[in-house]
Order: sequence, then C-alpha cells, then structure tokens
Amino acid sequence: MAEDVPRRRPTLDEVAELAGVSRSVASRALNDAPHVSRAKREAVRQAVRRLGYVPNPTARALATRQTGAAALVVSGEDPSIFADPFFAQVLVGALAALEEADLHLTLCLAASDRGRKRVEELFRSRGADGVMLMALRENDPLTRMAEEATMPVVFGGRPVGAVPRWFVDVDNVGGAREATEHLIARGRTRVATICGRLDTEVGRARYRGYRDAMLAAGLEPLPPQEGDFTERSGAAAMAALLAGHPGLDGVFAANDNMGAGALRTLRAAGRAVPADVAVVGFDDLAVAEVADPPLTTVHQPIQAVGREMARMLVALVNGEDPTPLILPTRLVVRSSA
Amino acid sequence: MAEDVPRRRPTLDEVAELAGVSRSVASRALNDAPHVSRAKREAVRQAVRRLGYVPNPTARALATRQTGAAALVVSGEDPSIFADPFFAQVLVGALAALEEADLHLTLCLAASDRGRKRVEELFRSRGADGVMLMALRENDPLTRMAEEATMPVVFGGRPVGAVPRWFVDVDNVGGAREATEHLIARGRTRVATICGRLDTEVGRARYRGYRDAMLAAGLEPLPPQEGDFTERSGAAAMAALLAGHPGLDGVFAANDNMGAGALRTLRAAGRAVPADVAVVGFDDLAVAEVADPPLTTVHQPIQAVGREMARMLVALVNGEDPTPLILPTRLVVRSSA
DNA sequence: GCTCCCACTGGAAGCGCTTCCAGTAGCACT
DNA sequence: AGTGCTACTGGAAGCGCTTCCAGTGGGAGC
Repeated sequence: MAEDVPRRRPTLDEVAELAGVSRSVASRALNDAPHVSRAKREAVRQAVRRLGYVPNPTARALATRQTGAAALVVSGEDPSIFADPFFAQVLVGALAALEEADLHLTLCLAASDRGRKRVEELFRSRGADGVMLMALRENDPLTRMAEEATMPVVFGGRPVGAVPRWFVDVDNVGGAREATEHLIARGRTRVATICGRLDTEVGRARYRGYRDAMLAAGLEPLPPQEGDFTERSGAAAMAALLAGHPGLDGVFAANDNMGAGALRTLRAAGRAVPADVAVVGFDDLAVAEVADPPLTTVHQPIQAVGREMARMLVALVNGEDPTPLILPTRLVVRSSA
Repeated sequence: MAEDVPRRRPTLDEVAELAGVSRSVASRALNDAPHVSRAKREAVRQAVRRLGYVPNPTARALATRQTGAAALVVSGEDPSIFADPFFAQVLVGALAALEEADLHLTLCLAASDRGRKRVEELFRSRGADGVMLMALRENDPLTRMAEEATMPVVFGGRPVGAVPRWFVDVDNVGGAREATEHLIARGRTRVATICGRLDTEVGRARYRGYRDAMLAAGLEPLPPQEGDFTERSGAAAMAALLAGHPGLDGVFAANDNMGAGALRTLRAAGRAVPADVAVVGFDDLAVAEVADPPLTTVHQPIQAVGREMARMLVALVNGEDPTPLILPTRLVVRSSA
C-alpha cells in the first residue's frame, strides 16, 4: 500500500498535509487521543498508510520524556553469569511482560569498570524509564546508584543486608527448609549442605533454611560448605564434606549445578545415591532431570520472576505502587532422595 | 561536587550560562569537538561538574539521528531458545564489543506475532542504529524485513537459502567434516549422524560436512536422522539409529546436547563408548565436559561470534564496509571418540 | 432568532541537543 | 595603517513529535 518511495522517511507533518489536517490533529489521531472527529481520524489513517508512515520513537521520547525502554542490569564480576540458564529464563519472562506493555528491553552488564560507568550514566541520564537490577553482591556499587536514581528500580532477588522498596524474589528460606525436611523425613539424620556463595543473599537464605530445618528437627546443622553455584565447585565441596564427615547420609545442595557435581563426586567415591547418601538440589533446571540419578530438587518459577519484575516495573512507571513479591517454591521428588 | 540539587535535571543551556559561553560552545566542549578555546573548555568542564550535568541521550539522538543502540533480534518459535547456553555466550561477546563502541543493546525476541510486529516497527522506525539477527528459519519473515531495512544488518549464522551481505558464522561444514574424519581415522566405518533441524542452515551445513567426509573416505553416508538440538531429541534419534542400523560403530551428533542424549541411550542399550560406538559432538559447551564419558567435540568460538557480529555492525554504522566472517572450529578430543 | 455550550481544530511553544554559518577578534605580514 | 589569515564564537535553525490554549463552528435550548 505504500505508494511513494521517498528517500527521506515521512514525518508527521507530511501525513497531516496529505490528510488535510493540522499536525496536532494528526498526532492525536495517531495516539487514539480524544478531540478528533471520525472523518479526520480516518483521513489520517489513510495518509499514514499511503505514506508508509512510522512515528519516530526518538522524537516521541523527547516530547513525552519517556524513553519507552526498561533496562535490565546484571551485576557480577563474571560476564559468563549470563551463561547461567537461570538468567536466560528470567530474561524470557521479562521480555514477555515488557512486550505486553510495549516497552523495549535494554540489557546492561555491569561487570567491568567501564560497564558500571555506563550503567551509572544510564541512571543519571534517565536513559530508560525504569531499571531491573539483578545479582547484586555485598556492597555492590549498583546499590548506591539505585538509591540515587530518579526512576523506578525493581530488584530481582534481594541484595545482601538491605530490603529494597520493590523486589521480586523466591522463597529461598522456605524452599531450602522444605528440601532439608524432605531429607529428614526420609530418615536421614546426618545431613550436610553445600551452600552457595555467602556473599549473596540467596546463598545465605538457603543456608538459613537448611539450618532452620535441622534445628527444628533437633539435629545439629553442619557449618556451611561453600561453593560458587558451579558444577565443579559442587564436586569439590562434596569431596571436602566426605573427608570431614564420612558418615553423612544426606546432602542439600543450594543449586542443581552443585547438586550434579556432588552426584559426580559421590559416584566416584562409590557411594550409592540415594541408598548411602540422599541428595536434594535447588532450581529445577534441565540438569536436574538429566542427572544420574535424576535429582530431587526445589522448583522455583524462574520465568515468573522475570515476568513479575517487569510487571512491577511497568506498574511503577505508570505511577502505581505495587507490593514486593516473594514467589513460592515447590519440591520436585525424583530419584536422588 | 554537585552543589545545587535542582528538582529538574540541568540542561545544556544552564551549563552554558554558568560557564559564560553560548550553548554551541558548550556542546562542542562536551563532545571534544574543535573550535573551542582552552579556557572555555575548562569553564564548561567546571560548570558540568558543579551542576552534575549529564546530557540527555534522547535529545542527542534526535539531533544526531543516531539512537546509540544496536538491536539483537532472536527469531524462533520458542522463547526458551534463550535458555540455550549458546545464545548466552553470543550475548556476552556482543555486549563486550558494544561496550567498547559505547552502544547500548536492545534485545528483541521475534517469537510471537506481537514480537515480530514490534521488530518490524523497530526496523521501519529506525529504532536502532543497526541490527544483529540470529536463528532465522527457512522463509523467516525477518529476512524480508532485513532486506527492506534502511539500517545495517548483520546476520549471526546464515539463513537458509541465501547468503546475506554481512554475516558472521562458524565453519560448520569444516567442523562437521573434521569430526567425521576423526571417527573414520579411529577406524570406524559405519558412522551415522544425528543431525540438527534441517530447516536451519546450521543443521544442513553440519550434515553436509558429515556427508563430504564419508564420501571422501569412500564410505556411504547414512540419511539424516534429525533431532532438534535438545538432549531429549538426541536420545530419541540414537534409539532410532540403533534400531535401523544395529551395526553402527560411530556417531557424529550435530551438537553436544544431542551428543549427551546419544550417550544416555547408548549406555541404556549396553553399548560401551567409545569401545563399541564412538561419539563426537559439536559446540564444546559445558555439557560435553561433564558428560559420561566426556564428549569429544568440535569447539567453536561462540563468544567471538557475538563479538565479531557487534564489531561488524559498529563498522557498518561508521560507514565502513567490512567483509563477512567465517570463524574456524577446532576438534577437542576427549574420551568418547 | 439569539445565546450558550461543546466538540473539534490548528497555531505555537516546547522537549534538549547538534550544527551551520555569519561574524568578530587577534595576529603576523606587507 | 591596511590586508588576509586563522581561531573562536554564538545566534538561529533545525531534529520530529506532543500538548497547551485560544479560537471556530454548529447544534441545542429558550
């Protein structure tokens, strides 16, 4: 239907002229705003189609002071944090929700100094209508930036040592407690944990859940055996646990990767799973299903985290005041425990 | 150093006034452009710092007609395509390269109709300075959009049935050939392949490489046994192959996920790897290293793909004319072959 | 037939920046 | 002193859109 092929992209002025209306009317017609007669609305529609007009988002952004974009900022030293399937899922959820609100997604990695500087600029220049923040570390400089920000900020997970105004998290304590209770219910009494990095809130929370469950059952919790959420670190931690507590009969790993690593070490050590040692993971990623034996684990609604973060941000951008969200987890029993 | 705390963000006008210069001079000073005396340059610097001035990127974008953003568009029905660690790595590489060029990254998923419409709008409205396109299918509507686009477009991998003007790909044919040759060199003569989706160029290319190597060795290539790049599909394909060709002694899987699935099926079928059946994968993802036995595979520089795509795009945005890139692969020998 | 009201209209003023261009000043040379 | 530079300078015109506001006309009500 686009008939003319102008070298320059048509502007609203040209649409207005072709439609025989003023630019104001054309603008209003375009945005389904009131105060435009039926006839002119139609004329504008025609002109738009004839010229193949598409509004210039930059100009619109300048006039409305809304960029039409939300930023997802991922902190952390290691850029390969993205490789974590966890993030991929959050991303998918967030993208879906932003699509509904017709916002774009700007992805930022605050790993290098340069990266952090760019994020700071994003905050200070209002280069996005709002920001979703993930994977903050203890004393993360992003925390300060978020505090000083003049636009809405939603946290994914809680940062260490602070409860932000708006966040979406999963019930890490509850999930870890349920996992540990499951081990105890299966008759295990010498249950250890491979916990995640204790400089993250998720690492701490899952250890807390383990500890709570042990104490509640009158058992003695072991001190944290720390891993960094990778398969390799899980294997190493398991080896350390076996060395220090040869008699253990249950392990709660703070995520599936480490759980899989633990399985590997146990297999190599000749311990049968679950007969000798029962293992429970956390996350319910693909690796849990494929592990040998398939890993009993705590399912968390990862896409929902992304989706709810985005929805919360959209609500904030629209001037609402949503409440923080803690999503429930659910134990998925497979063969390892 | 920011002394005044204005409710409104300061504008360039205010900076200029405080520095005692005109807005033009202030603008030039800010952008390190010529025709500004040393003294005024310094005065502007001072004013910027005193006011805590940060330029408004939207206004700049409108004036320069450059958005300062590159888009990464991922096609495909299934949003969980992101969960593929492959994409995560590409993303990391692209982000790093864009950071160098001081461009932002807008991530778009063209999975739903709505998503595709938004991408089309992005193209037509020039909502980005350039676009990186990935995971196109046969007759993908994105191909047409890319052709009609008025901004630079770089392809990641090649679409089926067309060679785009600018793309970054890995040497899929060569890698697959090398993998198959490795099996043949190990004395395997009844080598099958679990190929990827044949409606993607990567699926076809890897099958072609397998076929070439077989023919070159005077062996008869088997018809493609298709999977969809998932572990599950690899396991199923392996089962089908065992049923149809019980005597096979080698398998080239078109990616590591399917290779791992094949290992699972072989283990279940009581075939020893590599003694009875040797297996080679493709990608060299984490799963290959962790597989049992560790998977011999074709390494491809995934981050480099993202990095080079972004660099190529930056070059195009800067008016250069880069040449397409095909990155080399490399066989990584582990225990499975 | 006259007033009043209201839906609609379009001119104009922005949004905050870049950049063209017509100057202006200062300086070294004739 | 006059010329021709070079190096800066700042006014002004955009970039393409939204939105305020002062009309304008036509219909309803009396």
